[in-house]
Order: sequence, then C-alpha cells, then structure tokens
Amino acid sequence: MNVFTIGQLAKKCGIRTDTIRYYEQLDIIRPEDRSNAGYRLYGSESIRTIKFIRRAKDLGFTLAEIKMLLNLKASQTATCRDMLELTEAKIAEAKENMRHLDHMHDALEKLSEACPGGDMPLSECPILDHLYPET
Amino acid sequence: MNVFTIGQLAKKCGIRTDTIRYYEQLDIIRPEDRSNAGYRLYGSESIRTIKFIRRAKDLGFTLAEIKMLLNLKASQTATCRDMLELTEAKIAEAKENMRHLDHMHDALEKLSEACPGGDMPLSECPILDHLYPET
DNA sequence: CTTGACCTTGGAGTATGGTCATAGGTTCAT
DNA sequence: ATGAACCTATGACCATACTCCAAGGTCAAG
Repeated sequence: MNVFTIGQLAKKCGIRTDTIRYYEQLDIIRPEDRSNAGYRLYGSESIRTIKFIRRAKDLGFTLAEIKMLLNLKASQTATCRDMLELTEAKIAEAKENMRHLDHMHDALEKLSEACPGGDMPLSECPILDHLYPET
Repeated sequence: MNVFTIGQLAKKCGIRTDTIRYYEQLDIIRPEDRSNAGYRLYGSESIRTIKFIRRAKDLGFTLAEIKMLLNLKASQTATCRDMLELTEAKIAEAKENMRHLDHMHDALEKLSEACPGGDMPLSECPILDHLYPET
C-alpha cells in the first residue's frame, strides 16, 4: 500500500483533507500523481512532507516560511548557512515575542497585586484606576 | 474647546478615525452627541475611554474583553473581585503563551546549536534532518 | 443497481483588528 | 462662492490558517 488518496493521507497525518488542499493551493505540497478519475494520489514522501509542515509549524514557522524551507530543501545550491539563518531569525522573533509577553505579564501581576479583590466597589479598584484614571 | 469631531479625537489619541468608527461598530465606544449635520461629537470622557482601550490592548486584552471591562466599569454592582478575576485570567493566558513560546525557543536553539552553518550542503544539515528525517 | 462513502472544483465563511474605497454632504478660509 | 479639508454611511478588503458548502463525479459492497 504505497499509494493513497487524499482522505487516506489526511488520516495518516491527523489533519483534514481540506487542509491538504489548502496547502496545495499555497503551493506547499503537490499530489505525486492523479488517478484516471482525477483523484489526487500520494505516496510516503507526501506523509514526510506533511509531517515536516506540522513540525515546522510547531516551531513557529508560518506557511509562507515553510514554503521557503521546502524550496531550500529542493534547491541544489542551498547550504547549512541558509537553514541556520532562517532558524536564527525565528529564534530572534521568539525572543522578541517573549519580551513583549513578559512586559504584559509583569504589568498585569503588579496590577493584580495592588488589587484587594473582594466586594469593594470598582470605583476603588486600583486596576481600573490605572487603566482608566480619575480626571 | 471641550467638544471634538471624530478627526480631532483621533488626532488627540493617535489613532485613525476609521478605528474609532470600528470600535463604535463593536459597541465599545459611542459619540457623546451628534451635530445638526450628523457629525459625531466627543468630549474629554471619550479621550479617556480611547486611552483606556489602548492601555488594555497593550496588556493583551482583546476588544471583546475590553468591551466587557467597560461594561463592568459602567455597572453599579461590579466589585474589585470581578476586575481581579479578569486580570488573573489574562495573567494565566500570558503564562501559557510564554510556556508555549519558550518550548519553541528551546527547540530552535537546540537545532541552531547542532548546525555548523557554513557552506555544507543542506543534505547534511541537522536542522533539516530533524524536521525532515531521512527514511 | 443502488446506496453510501469517498472524491472533484470553486467559492464563501470564520476570527481578529483594522484599513480603504465610494459617493456624497458640511464647514471654513479666502 | 469656491476649493480644501473635513464629515457621513456602507461595504469591501488585508493577513493567517483554515473550514465549510454546493453540485456533481467515482467506487466498492450488497
């Protein structure tokens, strides 16, 4: 069994057929062949490609970036440096996002520590007062 | 000068008129009055509301949540506890997002450390091999 | 030979937070 | 009184990553 329809590929990979067709639309993956009736036909290489897409997505790569990664992989001239550069760019992006989240988190923690909670009316709530100061 | 048009309010707050109308569409803010010609008219309370929206957004609240915060504020019966609960939920959300980002970051760092970079062909790249393993 | 489960294409809808376009009315300075 | 700069409403469009729908063709089992 080394040739599957889109439904079988989807099941093997734990995604939906719609998603595979969507990836095809973005030119990220192509069926390896078509049946006489026009059905998309895939082999084990397609499973690997889908799994690659999922792993890369888990690492934070967008589908546009994943398309670039697959183009790199297909290229004869690409080097480790290219791959490393994209990886480092993604690391920088993750760091930046973490900094941002960390600022938000700190600010929220400070507000929550300042707030006594309980049945005090909102008019005396330090959180609200910080966000919506009097005067 | 205590009554402004939408353009003046937008300028004072550093956002676009379209954005204010969009907030109005979401029922987050309403003009305080209308001129004879139908122009939206705002006062200083609207400036405070817009600034509140911006601050809350910076803390990671969505517009839907901001709408709830403003409803809380307008309510006679809301207490500090309500505000604190929403704040703590947002803190939990930020923590969760940070955990997620941190996993991604760690995985990317490990990959980038394993990769020598340079002119090695991609076929030997440990990053690619991890994402798209042979066999 | 029919039924149900699959497949095809194309296009529309989802969520989020805006942004832009159209066609027209208003206000203000010169 | 006329042109620039503003305002109105409505609806379409942007990115991202799907998800769903309609109308129809295909395939295997009973």
